[in-house]
Amino acid sequence: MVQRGPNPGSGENLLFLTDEQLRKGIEAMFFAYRGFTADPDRILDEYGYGRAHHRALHFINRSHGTTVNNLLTTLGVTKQSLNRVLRGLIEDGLVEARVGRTDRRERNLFLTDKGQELERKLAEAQRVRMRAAYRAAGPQAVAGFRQVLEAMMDDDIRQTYLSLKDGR
Amino acid sequence: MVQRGPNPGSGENLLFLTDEQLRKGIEAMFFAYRGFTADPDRILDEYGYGRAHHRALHFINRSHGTTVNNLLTTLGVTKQSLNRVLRGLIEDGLVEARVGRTDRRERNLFLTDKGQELERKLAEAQRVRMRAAYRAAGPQAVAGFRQVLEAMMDDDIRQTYLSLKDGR
DNA sequence: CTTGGAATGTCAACAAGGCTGACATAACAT
DNA sequence: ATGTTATGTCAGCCTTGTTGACATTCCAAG
Repeated sequence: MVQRGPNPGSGENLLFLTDEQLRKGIEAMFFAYRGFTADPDRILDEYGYGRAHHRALHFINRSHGTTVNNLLTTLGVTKQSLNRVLRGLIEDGLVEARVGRTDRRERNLFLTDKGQELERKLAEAQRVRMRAAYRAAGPQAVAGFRQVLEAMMDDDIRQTYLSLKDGR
Repeated sequence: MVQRGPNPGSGENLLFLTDEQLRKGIEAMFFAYRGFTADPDRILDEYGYGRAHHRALHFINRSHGTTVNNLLTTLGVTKQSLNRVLRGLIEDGLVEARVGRTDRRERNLFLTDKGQELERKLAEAQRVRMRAAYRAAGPQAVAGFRQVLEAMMDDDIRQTYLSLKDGR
């Protein structure tokens, strides 16, 4: 019952975890995810790409030189599905696939300048919204936001997420 | 340096809102949403349904007797897309579409017993995960979670969300 | 050196679930 | 009587996921 937080509504009533409260959280996730993807989606549309391209660009940018297999497991799709997306990005000169140095079977993936340009554009659009949401909610809310999201992930995915967490 | 919260990292440093921090939030959303949908997806698979069916069942259950048009705007899809899903659910006897009493052009949508059964199963699977995440993160985190999600929605969607917020 | 297996790429086929456009019907509203 | 609204439906297209099959390349173990 003891509640020190500055946050009205954050108190002991949430400990009940009624189905009603859980349902609100579920709907919030659904609607927020729509907002989360809306801005990049508009940009992607202009370029004739989809969300799958965005995800690929994001994680290649995130981990320069990552392999196809790494990307596969991070994204949670099949190689065929990823390959189609990747092929498009390579053909359009946004992504470069270099033969691995140590293991020449592998392909190390990099963004070209053109690829970085689009990635930055997409990321910035998404960050604008996140930034606004973070500012509106405040730092304590942001900490809670991330705690809950983290707890919501599958265990193995959480490992992937954490290993990327403070990466280069 | 002052840190009162139970949470190292939840303090004033988050006010900086670096691109790095925003990126972590973005990735958390991506991975968490996968977890969020994973359990219902497995159940839906057994029934030969997809996420679209889940969403329809959820919001029909949410607002008994809602019209097709209402559902359309809530879900943010076209009537053709919704109709395909709805047709399947009606054929399989999970949803009933009754001609409107006041306006006979409208169809009021209801879950049958069978529909309610599946909806409960899906909702419970999703709630189990939410409940676990909420418990792990704590009530204050949950409040923050919802604040950020709410701030992340499109303005018009937020209206829809809020109008649904405290039930009919 | 040969062979097994791993990493990757590619082809084909399919399905879900979005979309647009066009058209039909019924019912309300003026 | 006419126009508008709500709904349904058909057709066609796209993205993005799936499985299965098969080829290539190349490392590594024997």
